[in-house]
Amino acid sequence: MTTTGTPSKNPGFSRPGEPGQLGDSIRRSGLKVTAPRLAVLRALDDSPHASAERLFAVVRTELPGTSLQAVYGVLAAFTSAGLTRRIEPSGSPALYERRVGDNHHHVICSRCAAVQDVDCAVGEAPCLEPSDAAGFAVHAAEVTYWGLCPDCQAAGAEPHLPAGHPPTHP
Amino acid sequence: MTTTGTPSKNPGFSRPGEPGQLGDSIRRSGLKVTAPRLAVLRALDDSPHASAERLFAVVRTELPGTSLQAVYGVLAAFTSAGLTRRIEPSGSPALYERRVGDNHHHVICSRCAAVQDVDCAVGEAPCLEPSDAAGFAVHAAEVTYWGLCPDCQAAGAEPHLPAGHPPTHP
DNA sequence: TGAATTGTTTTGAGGAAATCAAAACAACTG
DNA sequence: CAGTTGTTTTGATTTCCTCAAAACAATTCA
Repeated sequence: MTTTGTPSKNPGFSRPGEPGQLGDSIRRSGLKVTAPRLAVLRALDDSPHASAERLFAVVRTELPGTSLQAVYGVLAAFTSAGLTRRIEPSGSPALYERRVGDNHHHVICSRCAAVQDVDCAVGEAPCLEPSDAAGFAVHAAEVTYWGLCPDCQAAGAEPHLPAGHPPTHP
Repeated sequence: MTTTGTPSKNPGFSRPGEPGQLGDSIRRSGLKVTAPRLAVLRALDDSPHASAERLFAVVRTELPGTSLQAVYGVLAAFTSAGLTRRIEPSGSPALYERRVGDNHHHVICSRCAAVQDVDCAVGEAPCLEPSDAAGFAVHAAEVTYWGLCPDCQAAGAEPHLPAGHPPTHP
C-alpha cells in the first residue's frame, strides 16, 4: 500500500527540487509536504467547501492508502496553521475551505446545502459592531445566510427551514 | 436546586384549572402539557442558552424519573412548534433558547463559551443583504459574534480562538 | 365518571462526526 | 545517509444525537 498507481510524473509526491505551488504553500506554513497533504489541498481546489468525509472520498481515489483519520489530521494541521478555515454550518458536518485571511461569509442553500462565499460587506458596520454587545470585546463576526440556491429556486422548492432555524427576516 | 422562585403550589404538575403561564404557552403551541415539558421550560428560564445535556441535569433534580432522551424529545417538539429556537455554535453542542419570533443574534465568549443575546440591528439592511448572494434567494441571516465576555476580559485572557475561526475583523 | 384515543416518555439500541494514543513510517536536517 | 522530527496508520473511544417499540399519561367522548 505504498504510493501505488500515480502513473504519470510524480503527482502525489514532492521533491525539494520540484515542489509545485501546493507544496510551496504547505511548506510556507511550516508544515512538511506529504502526499496526503497535497492530495487534500488539491481536492479542496475542486470542492471549495467540503467535509472531511467528502475530501477523504476524493483523496482515496488517487491515494488509496490514505485513511479517514489521516484526512482529519491533515485538516487539523492545515487549519491550525492557517492554511484552511473550518466552518460549522448548522445541521452539517464541518466544512473546510482554502480561502483564508479575509473575513468572508457564506450563503447556504437550505434545501441542498450548497455553499457559496459571500464577500463581507465591510466598510460600514455590517457584520461587526453589534448594537449592544453586553460588555463583550468582540473580535470576529460570523455571518451565515440561508436561502435557496439558483437550482433549487428553479426546481420550485420551498425554503424548508430546518426546525429551529432563525426566522425569516422582516 | 429546586426553582427558587415560585415556591408555592404544584411545582411539577399542571391541571386544566390552574395551569400557570408555562403550561399555557405549551398548550398554545398545540402541545400537551406534561411535567417534563414544564420542567424543561422552567430550566430554560434559568439558563436561557442551554444544551440538552445541561437542561437534563437541571430537570432531573426536580423530576428524577426523566431521561435524557425525553429532554431531547421535549426540545425537538418545542423547537418544531416554535416554542424554542435552536442554535448550533461552532465547537459547542446545540443550545436552546426561549426567545423566539424575533431575529436576534448572539455573542459568544471564545474562552468560556458564555452566550448573550444581541439585538438585531434591524431597520435597514441589518444583518443585511449580502453584497452579492450569488443568485441565492436569501431568507434569513444568522450572525454570531465572537469575543471575550466581561469576566474573561477581567481575567486578562487572550481571545483563544478555536482553530479555524473567522479571522479578526479589519 | 370511565373507557377510548392520541400523543408522550421510557428503554434500549445505534449511528454520524470527531478525537485520542501508540506504533509504524516518511520527510527534512546536517 | 543516518538521525531527528514530525506525520500517518491503526484501532479504540467519546460526544452528541436519532430511531423504534413498548409503556404510559393527558385529553376526548360517551
